[in-house]
Amino acid sequence: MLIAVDLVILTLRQSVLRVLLVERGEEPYRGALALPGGFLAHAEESIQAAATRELAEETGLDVSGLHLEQLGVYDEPGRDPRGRVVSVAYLAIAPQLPDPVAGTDAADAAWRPVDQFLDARCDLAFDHKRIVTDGVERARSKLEHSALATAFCDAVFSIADLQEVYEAVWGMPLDPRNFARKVRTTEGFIAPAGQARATAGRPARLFAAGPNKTLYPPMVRPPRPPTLKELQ
Amino acid sequence: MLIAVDLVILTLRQSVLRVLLVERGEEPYRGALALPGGFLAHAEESIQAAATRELAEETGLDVSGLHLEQLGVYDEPGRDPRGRVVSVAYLAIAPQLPDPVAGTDAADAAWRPVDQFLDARCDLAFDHKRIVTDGVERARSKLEHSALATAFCDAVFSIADLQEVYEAVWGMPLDPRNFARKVRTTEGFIAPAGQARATAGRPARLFAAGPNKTLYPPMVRPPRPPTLKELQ
DNA sequence: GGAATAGTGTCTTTTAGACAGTATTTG
DNA sequence: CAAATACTGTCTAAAAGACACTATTCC
Repeated sequence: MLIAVDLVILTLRQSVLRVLLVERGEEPYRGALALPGGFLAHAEESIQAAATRELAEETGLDVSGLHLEQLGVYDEPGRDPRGRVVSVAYLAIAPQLPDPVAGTDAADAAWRPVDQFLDARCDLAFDHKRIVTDGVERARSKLEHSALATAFCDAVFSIADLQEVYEAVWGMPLDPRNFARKVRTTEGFIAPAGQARATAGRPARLFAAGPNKTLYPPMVRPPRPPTLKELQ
Repeated sequence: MLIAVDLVILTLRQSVLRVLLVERGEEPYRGALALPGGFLAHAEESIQAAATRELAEETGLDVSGLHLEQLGVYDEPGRDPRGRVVSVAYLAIAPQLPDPVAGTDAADAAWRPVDQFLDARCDLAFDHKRIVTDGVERARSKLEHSALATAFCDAVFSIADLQEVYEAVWGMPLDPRNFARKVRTTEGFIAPAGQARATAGRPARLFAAGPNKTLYPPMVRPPRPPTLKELQ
């Protein structure tokens, strides 16, 4: 019985929610896109340890600050043509990483917009499309009642940065004024962090993640796109 | 590498949230309370199939209508003194079952109030206390934005029945008038189902589970007990 | 001053919380 | 009628949605 670990690593690049995918260099599914991951390194390795190890290998970063949580087990018969493989999927959230994914052991790794996989446009190896879908839905849901959105941001961020996260993950535009009021009045969500930075226009005030991990009242996601007049 | 399935089967009995536990007849943890479950029946059995099979064996019921969802993987090193056992936990929700749990293959099976395990009063075999805690927290959370509460009820139920579910799972009293208004105005949550039944007092109107699985707006759980004047 | 971005304020609608009263059944 | 249970209504407070305006920086 083989046990594998698959990683759904989500990040924001150019205001678009993206997932890290690698091009498979071997059969089965040679040339197809797949989630990074691999088998347990040895029989005694814990699954969580394997997930952390793979995450470090794939992102080439210090992984201690990254959000990593278990997504679920996937073992539908026939999901792997090589035989019975039980895969444990993990969801990782990363702030914007340096452009080249350094230190990757997979040949071609790239950040792909998740939209391509939520509808039927592109397919992935194995059942990885379903795993990506589940991972995105988990992220969407957790943005409602947890402070997960701050895991997409750097240590300090502006309210506009945070709104970008919500808009990209939920896939809908939000009103900046109501959004700012909401996050500022949700206790323990964000905490002031120093002064403004320098850009064109008024400098934004910066914040850091607050002490609370669960939000009350929650950020309620509208069931449908609120108004279909996006940017004019 | 051994793979096991553990079941957190929750139900309501005497207005108390309970979990099905068995007394272990063998080492390790002989005599201790544990979750029902077991190893895969054969190498080709899928984990989901094993969970369904165990659920049928333990409850002795037609399992087709019961809610069953994956909870997570537990494989902390040392969780099982026999060696490396990877356990996949499932959460099952059952309406009130016939009093004796018929057809059970475990020696002594009983419905225990979950309160005993959420604080430090009683312990369980292996890491089953953590699994129960995670299962209850999953149920509490899903009651907020999904129609899971109807899975605790029979096919038809009164609003008071539904309120009993929320009070037992969340562990806090709710106002009957506001609760009724809330569930009646949440579209697709419950649908009228025929007429009243016979008891002492005015007969209650009956409902069935509505078409919607996700609730909007959600049932928001107060962060703390709302008023500490329970029943006088 | 003008462009660009950040932030605050106000009005309205919706939803939640607190509470008192009315309705329908059984005995 | 009394007791028991089910249901409806009203007032208030909180939160969300929909807007228009002011503020600070760079050029």
